[in-house]
Amino acid sequence: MRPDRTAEPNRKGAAPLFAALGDRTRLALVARLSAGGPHSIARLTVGSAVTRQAITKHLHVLSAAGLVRHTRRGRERIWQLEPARLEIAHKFLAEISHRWDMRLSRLRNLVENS
Amino acid sequence: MRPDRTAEPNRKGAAPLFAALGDRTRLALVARLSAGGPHSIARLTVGSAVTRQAITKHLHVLSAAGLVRHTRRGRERIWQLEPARLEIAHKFLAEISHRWDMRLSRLRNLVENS
DNA sequence: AAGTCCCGCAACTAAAAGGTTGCATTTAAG
DNA sequence: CTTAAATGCAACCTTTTAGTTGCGGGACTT
Repeated sequence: MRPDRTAEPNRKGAAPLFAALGDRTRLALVARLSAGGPHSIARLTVGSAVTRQAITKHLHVLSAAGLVRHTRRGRERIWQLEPARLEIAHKFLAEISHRWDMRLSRLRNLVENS
Repeated sequence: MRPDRTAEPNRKGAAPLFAALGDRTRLALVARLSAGGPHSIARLTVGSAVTRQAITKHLHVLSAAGLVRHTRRGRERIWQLEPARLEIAHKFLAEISHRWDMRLSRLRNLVENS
C-alpha cells in the first residue's frame, strides 16, 4: 500500500459546496431546514433579516450546490434538505485532519528514533 | 441533559470558515499543506495557476479564518496548517446531519405507529 | 367574483472577491 | 559589494455576490 500518489483528497467538487455554506444567511437556512424540516419560502423568510427574494436567491444557490431540493405544493414551493452532499464536505475535512495527524506522528517518530 | 434548547449548532463562526474553504485555490492550498507540511510562498506558488501575490492573498484569507499560521525563516515566510479550526466546521456538518437523521427517524416512528 | 397569499422574473445598485502589474525592501549568496 | 531570491505593499481592473424594488401571475379563501 503505497502512501498515496494522488496527493489530494476528492477535492473535485468540494469547493462549490463550501462556498455555498460560506454565507451566514445560507448557513442559517441549512440549519433551520435540518432541524425544522421542510418549509415554504414565506416561512423561511419570517425569521430572517432579509427579503423574500434574497431568501429565494440563497435557496437557488444551495440548490445549485445540490444541498437542497424543492417540491411544489399548491401555490407554495417547499424546500427540503438534501444531506447527501454534506457528506462530501464532511469527508473532505476528515481527510485533511487525518493527513495532518499522519504528518505529525511521522515527525514524532522521526524525533524519537534519533 | 436536556435535548438542546439552543435550536441551532454553534453556527457562530462557522460561516467565515466555510467561506474561506469555498475557493478552489484556497482548498488546494489547505490540501497541500495538510499533506506536504509547511511550505514557503514561493514553493506553494509553483504548482498553482495564479500569481504569487494571489497565493499570498489567499493565505491571508485563510489566516484571517484561523486556518493557517505563518513563521519567519530567514527571508522566507513559512505557512503551516492550523487544524483546530477545521474541527468547528467538521462538528457543524456532523450536527446538521445528525439533526436531519433525527427528524427522519421521528417521522418513520410516527408512520409506523399509526 | 374579489381579494389575498405566495411566488417568479427582471432591472438595478453597492460592495466584495479574485487577480494582475509595478516597485520597494529585506536577506542570502558570490 | 553586487546580484539574485523571496517577499511586502499599493494601485488598479473585472467579475461576482448580496441585496433591493417593482410588477405580474397563479392559487386559495370568502
